[in-house]
Amino acid sequence: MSLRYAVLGLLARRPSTGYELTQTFDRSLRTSWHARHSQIYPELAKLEAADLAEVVGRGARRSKTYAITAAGRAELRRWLVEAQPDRSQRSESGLRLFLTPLLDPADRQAAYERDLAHVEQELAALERVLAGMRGAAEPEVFAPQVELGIRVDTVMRDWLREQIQASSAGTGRD
Amino acid sequence: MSLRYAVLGLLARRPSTGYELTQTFDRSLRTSWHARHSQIYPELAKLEAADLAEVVGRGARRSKTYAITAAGRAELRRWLVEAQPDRSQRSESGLRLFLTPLLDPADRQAAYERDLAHVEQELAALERVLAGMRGAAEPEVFAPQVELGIRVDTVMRDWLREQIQASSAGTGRD
DNA sequence: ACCTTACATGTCACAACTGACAGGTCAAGC
DNA sequence: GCTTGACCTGTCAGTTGTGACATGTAAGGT
Repeated sequence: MSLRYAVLGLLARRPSTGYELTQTFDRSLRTSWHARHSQIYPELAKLEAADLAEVVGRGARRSKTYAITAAGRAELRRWLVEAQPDRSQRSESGLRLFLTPLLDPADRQAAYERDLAHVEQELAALERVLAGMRGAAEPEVFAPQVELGIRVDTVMRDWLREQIQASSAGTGRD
Repeated sequence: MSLRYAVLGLLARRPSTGYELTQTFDRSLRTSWHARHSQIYPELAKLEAADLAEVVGRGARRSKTYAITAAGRAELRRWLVEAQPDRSQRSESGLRLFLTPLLDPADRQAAYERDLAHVEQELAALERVLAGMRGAAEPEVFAPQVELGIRVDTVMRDWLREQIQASSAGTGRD
């Protein structure tokens, strides 16, 4: 049921088209809940049928703008405060990181370097997002969430650098 | 295909029964790849059919102990070093955390406090795991992974404490 | 002897998710 | 006028994952 609330949550921020939601899933939500357009469009239809969202406008190229309804907001709030969280996760990168010690030193080194490159990129992107928020007119309520992402990625980056260094000290000219 | 490699990875550490794997998924892998026994048993059968794993022993209560084969190790290595990582994730708690700013201050406070309690518990559990590893006879290659978990959870804990404090300063007696 | 709990493996109907297919619209550059 | 690329919405067959059902075994307490 998470997809339903992910969509509802994005609609609670602002009315959007399915296309816009797809992009937001790709850009902001990829690290917490991933979804494709082939899931998003049917979900919007279901949300509309359940009166949790409604079409509030039609634009160019047959686009439909959906907004959350009062019932939708109530349902979202109910889920956020009442439903017991499912703490289980699915992260292929996390799995890889967990299994990396099984590799021999050279492969391991390469794997960690690949991850480091990715995390540095991610970190730079988040810094840009935060900078954009600071420059905005209205205060951005999601700024702390971005800050958390930056802190987590920083810990990751430092840890990866340590692993790479420790590994090269053990296999290199030393 | 991640489940296949998760199972293969656990078997690479040591031969195990399906039951033991199920427990490991619950205890160690729950934060990177979650799976139930109803997926694990069929996957073991598929792995055996593909000669990536084999039954090396039968114990009490009809239990079967599986071990990874040479082909299985090769396939696991190939996946870890050659396959391009899928960085997308699915984490209900992450989604909740992302959407929490949508709640009014009182609900938000409660949500953060619930998460803080959980993360503190998690942190204590990881500390115990690390302490156990330090006391072990053979050096534990997965210790850095546990250390990373501790660092990430520490960042989470501190961030949650800040949010709770900032929130109570804004709504409380202040 | 009986009961409870942990051990242990499996199946299946159903729901969630993916990747590919399919079709159409508008703006900008050449 | 034409082509390219971004915009925009949908469907569907096949795979992955869930929750419940089903079945039985061994150990420990009373």
